This record gives sequence, C-alpha cells and structure tokens, in this order.
Amino acid sequence: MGAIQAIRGTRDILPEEVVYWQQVEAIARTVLGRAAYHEIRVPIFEATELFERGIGEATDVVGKEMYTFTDRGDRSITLRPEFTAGIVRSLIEHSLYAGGVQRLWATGPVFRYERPQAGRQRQFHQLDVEILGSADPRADVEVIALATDFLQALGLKNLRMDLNSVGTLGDRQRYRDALVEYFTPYKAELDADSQDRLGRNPLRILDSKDARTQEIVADAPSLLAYLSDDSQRRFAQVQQGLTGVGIAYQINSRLVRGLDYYTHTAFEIQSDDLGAQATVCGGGRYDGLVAQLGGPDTPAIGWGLGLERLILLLKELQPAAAATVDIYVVSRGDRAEAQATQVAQTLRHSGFAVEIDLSGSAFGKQFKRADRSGAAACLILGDAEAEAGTVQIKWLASGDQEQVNQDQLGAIAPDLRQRIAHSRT
RNA sequence: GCGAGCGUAGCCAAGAGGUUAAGGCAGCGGGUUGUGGUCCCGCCAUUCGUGGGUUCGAGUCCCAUCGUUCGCCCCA
Repeated sequence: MGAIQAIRGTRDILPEEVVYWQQVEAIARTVLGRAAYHEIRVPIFEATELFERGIGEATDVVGKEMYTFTDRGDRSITLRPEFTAGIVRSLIEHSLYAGGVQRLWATGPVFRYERPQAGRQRQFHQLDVEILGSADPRADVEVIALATDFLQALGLKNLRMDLNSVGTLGDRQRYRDALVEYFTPYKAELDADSQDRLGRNPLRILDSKDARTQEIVADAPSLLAYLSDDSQRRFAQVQQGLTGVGIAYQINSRLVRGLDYYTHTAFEIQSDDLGAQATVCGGGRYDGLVAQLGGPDTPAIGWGLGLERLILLLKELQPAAAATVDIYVVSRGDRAEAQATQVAQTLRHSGFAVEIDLSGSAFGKQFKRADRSGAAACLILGDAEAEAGTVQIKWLASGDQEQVNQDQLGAIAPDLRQRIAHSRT
C-alpha cells in the first residue's frame, strides 16, 4: 500500500470511457454551433467574493460546498462551483455586453465539496449555455430548446422537464413572507430540516421529502398566485413558445432552484435512471445578476448540465465503441524491426491507424496480439522480407496473405483503405 | 456534516476462529525458435485496505482509521 490514490470525489476517466465524452462534446459543438453560440473559456478558479456575491451567501453552494483556499499572495480563491458567475464576470470585464446579445457556451470541470454518491462527485463536469442581453421570452425558449435538442441528439429518452416561474425578486420576497407566515404556526410539526429552512430559505420547504411536512405544504400558498401581472404574462409567453416548438414540459410550482440569482423562468430536466441525483440539467433566468456584479443592467438566461450524469445515461443506452486499429505490424529481427518502424510511419501518414508490436517475442505471440487488437490486417516483417524489401499483408478475418514491396505501400493505400473498410462490414 | 453497507490479485470471486488463501477472466511464458482466433501445460496474493486489540491460533471476532458504495442535506 501507500500508493497515492485520486483524491476523494475525483476520478480518472479512462480511455474506454473517454469515447463517450468525445461523443458528447462533438454533439454539443454541432448543436450549439448551428444555433450561433460561441464557446468561451473562463478560469477554473476565481476570487471567492465573486461566488459569494453572485450565487448568494445563504445558498448551500456558497455556505458549505465551496473549495476555497488562500493562495501564496494571501488572496481567497475558490474553485468554480458553476460557470455562470465566471462568465458574467468575464462579460463585464471585457465589456462584451457592448456587442449586443451574447450567446455563449462553456464546458469543463466544476467543484463542489460534498459527500460523493451516485451521480455526484467533488470534481465533475458541466456543459453550460448562456444568452446574455435579452429579456425576450423567445430567448428563454431558445435556450431551453437547445437543452432538449442536445439531449435528443444524443438519443436520450425518458427525460422529463419541470418548468416554473419564480417571478421577480419582488414577487419572490412577497411570496417568501407569505410562506413564513403560513408555516410558522406549524413549525413544531415540520421536519427538522424544514424548521431550519423556515428562517433561511422557506421556499425550500416546498419540496421536503418528509410526509408530514408535505401534508402541511399541500395547503400552502402557491408561488404562481404571487406573480405580478407582468411576470404571469411573461411566463405564459414562454409556455406558448415552448409548445410552439413542440417541447413537452410540466408546470411544477414547487420548483425553486438553489441559487439566489434566478428570476422568472426556472426549469430542470430529470431522469428516473440516476438514483437520488435525478437532475441532469437545470437553469433559469437571472436578470439581476450582471448588475449585481457591477455590470450594466443585462437580462440573461442559461443552464448547466451535468456531464457525468449524462454519460451515466448514455452508457445504459449504448455499449462502448471499441477503439479501432486498422493495421497491426508484426516483426522479428533487427533489420525487420527497423523497417517495420518505417513502414508503420508510412502507413500512418497515409491515414491508417497503425499499431506496432514492440515485444520482440515469437511470431505466434505477436499474431495472437494482432488478433486481439481488432485490426483488419496484419503486416509481417521477418528476415526474409527485410532482405527482399517486401512485407506480407495478412487479412486476419480470412487468413489470406499477400506480398507487397515496401515502397509500393503508399501507392496501394487507396486499395488497402477500401479493403479494410470492406472487411469491417 | 449525518446515517447504513462494503473493502481478499489488474478485474470478478470462494472463504464465515485452526491453515497449502479455492476458482474464473485478463496478463505473461511454453507446447508450435515465421503465422492468430480452439486446445493443453506452467507462472501470476510470504497475504486478505491500514493500525491496534481479543485468542494457544484471525482473512474470519472487537476497536480505530482510511477508502468505497448507497442514502439524507443539496444540487449538475
């Protein structure tokens, strides 16, 4: 023992799994690109204050989940727990808002100090999408459609979307007061967590899992009743827009998301196949955040999507695609081995995926490995071939074998390519 | 931060106080020193996450610790 292990809550993504990640990233680029979104890359750590001010001191994310440390210059640094705050900081710092509506996306690791469990780690990855500078309900629809398009392009099914409006900060404050008034007489009957939430974040009581609390919640005032006329009209427009582009959703008036900055539209996409951590994608509108962080009044909406959870779902859907090798090169003897290196290079330059056997062991063993590599063809170089400047090409499926001059390999590349493709079908 | 389960080789896994720590997969070597996918043989844990304790004796019991899994909280 004594071997160093990955830190708790972090993990290695091994080659076999990376295939899924690459697939997800490729599809994200396609879907986002064709909606005219641009990638932005922001730092992995920021001043702690950014998150405290942006996400809200009262939230769990800031209160107990941040990876915060002091650097050598005595600054308080925090590993980003989400993307939005950093993107907004960047927008302000570079005056991107001056260029009109900004459609941005980002991906990479984010960090939250929590107990790991199914679908949850301390370092995980998100895909993040934001549209900044528009208050138009069509922006809400566009961004949500991007999430469903992306998930659909990956072939995921059995997802459901909850939609809600949390109104303006004012609407929410009035609702919050109403809730406190409603719950206070029941305080003793609420579960312990909810009693605590009554003072801190009464909206959270609404989705308590405790049975008795839920009985009390059943008669609690509804958030929708506290929305201003304007907020209600907005919410209706978003719903019409979603219906118009054929996106299914259900209204969930208890959907209140964790971060303080949300206004109006809030939504969440969930799956039943993820255990307790069912949320794959969550987001909403945050009209006040840019101003709160010192920028000009800039309405915005966006979402974050958990890539680990997504890949968990993807793995159930499709088996891992084996990485393919076209040609496996087998050689024995000093001269042959030297030539094999050159031949492999030539073939790679012609575009083939070529793996070379470095073992120097008996041909029999090398053939065994050739077979297991999944290669379509095997190139053989021994003393005889080295002497003659030739190479044997053996087709592993049929066992057929032919001889080619080494300097002809470039010329027959198109033919080889065709036959390799053919042998795979 | 709280609760519960688990921790034997690269992977899966038997073993439930007495002893040579089964077996399978993968890997490596050989049968076959230039021809694979089958087959046969051999090798692959002085040791059971770590530390301490109980006992004549512990992988098997107890304690602690670390890791891991699932759940709570919360979220992606």
